[in-house]
Amino acid sequence: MKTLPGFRDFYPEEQARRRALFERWAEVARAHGFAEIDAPTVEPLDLYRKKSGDELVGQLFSFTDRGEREIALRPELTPSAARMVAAKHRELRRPIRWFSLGSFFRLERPQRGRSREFCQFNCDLFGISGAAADAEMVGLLIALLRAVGLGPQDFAVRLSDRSVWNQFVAGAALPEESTVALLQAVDKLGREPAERTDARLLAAGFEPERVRSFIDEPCENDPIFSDLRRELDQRRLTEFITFDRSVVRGLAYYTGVVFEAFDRKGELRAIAGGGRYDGLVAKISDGAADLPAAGFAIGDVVIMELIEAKALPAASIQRRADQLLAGQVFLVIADEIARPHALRIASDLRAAGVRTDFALGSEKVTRQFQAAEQAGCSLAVVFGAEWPRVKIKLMATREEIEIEASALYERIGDLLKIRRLENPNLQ
RNA sequence: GUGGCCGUAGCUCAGUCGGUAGAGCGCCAGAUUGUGGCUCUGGCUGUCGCGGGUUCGAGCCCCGUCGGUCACCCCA
Repeated sequence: MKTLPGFRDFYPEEQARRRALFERWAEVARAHGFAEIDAPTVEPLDLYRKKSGDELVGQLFSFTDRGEREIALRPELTPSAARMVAAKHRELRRPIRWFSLGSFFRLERPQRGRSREFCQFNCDLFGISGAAADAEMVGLLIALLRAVGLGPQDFAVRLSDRSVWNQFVAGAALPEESTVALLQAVDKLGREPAERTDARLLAAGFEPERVRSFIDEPCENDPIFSDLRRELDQRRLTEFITFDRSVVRGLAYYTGVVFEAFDRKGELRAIAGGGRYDGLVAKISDGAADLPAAGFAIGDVVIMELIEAKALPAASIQRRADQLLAGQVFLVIADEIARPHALRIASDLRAAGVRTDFALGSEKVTRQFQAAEQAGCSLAVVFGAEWPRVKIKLMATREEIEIEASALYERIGDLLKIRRLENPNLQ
């Protein structure tokens, strides 16, 4: 039996890296005033229909339950979060800043950077609009990426605003669908052959040349961006930002600023994406609540590729992952007579939160030291016929200290503490 | 849904002209009867994805099929 296509198993090493990544992200989000939420993994299909229309249903894992309800595995968090906000918007202190981490599902053909179940770290800010709020979200995204060891040479945030295109079409008397078609064509620029994009543009009533030169023209001084530019500049984020009119994001519900983070080498899919979606809460709640909102999501798949491609041995994420996997103390039972003593001490150490391991069956001493080594333990304690005396071995230096068992806890505590002081990243 | 590439040991892969299957890593044992990383010695592991065809003979050639992967499509 294998996993279903597009689903993944995570063995300890990789899972430790993911866990380290997620913990780091949560710390950064909390530092920005965001609180964690979660929502059901399974939702009514209508939650997604309402937001984006029927055409997305084909990409959802959906089914009908025994009560004839149409159900979908969630493809993203935003609609659920919008519902949560709408339901309690009168009692929630504003601005509402939420983050969450969870699994999402899309029924697509799996390929590089895309699987059918993936994790997303999602951040949303409700109840406030304007450049300050937009900059806060872009700033949080940048902080999250920097926190995993990426710098301005590794990634950039491409940023635009849908108003740019609303103004572009304002002069022409064109039907609503033309704007939608225009945005879709712009979104596909660089992903499809030029002739095809041109054909789309012509069909929608636009001259390809005009659209292209509009995109190519430098736009960081466009008055639309002036407030946002100032906010970002004050946050010292300019080096991470590229203003780029070709960024529109795929879906129709964005109403203002839109942005995506991508790797500088341009080898991977977008790392993260988001924007302002002021109409969504009203739409989800049928007008019961109407709050401005902006948010983004970072998937785990592309970012893990990027981290692993960088392969920085000193990266804080790898250090934390190693720490999550490593043991601390290994009890070597050199003589089975001493096993009951070792077991009692193991229980005490474990109760005190010390990561403690020992051989479950009779094993040669050599084998036990190998296990201690492989588990990454910094201390081994040898229990043998000389009980109640035991030997503590410092694995790093091979130094041995023989002491009375009664002094063991204190001594281990000291040794682990010393190690902590020497290297705060290990304990 | 469409197309390219790939399926050989637990893993990564080699396998020449078609002649009965190999390396490295890992694992196990020993050198070392109470001491780990290195070294050395020995050992285990195969439905060559599956089915059919060609052939005296197929891992290799042909057809089909399944799986993986990358790309297209789509991308919240």
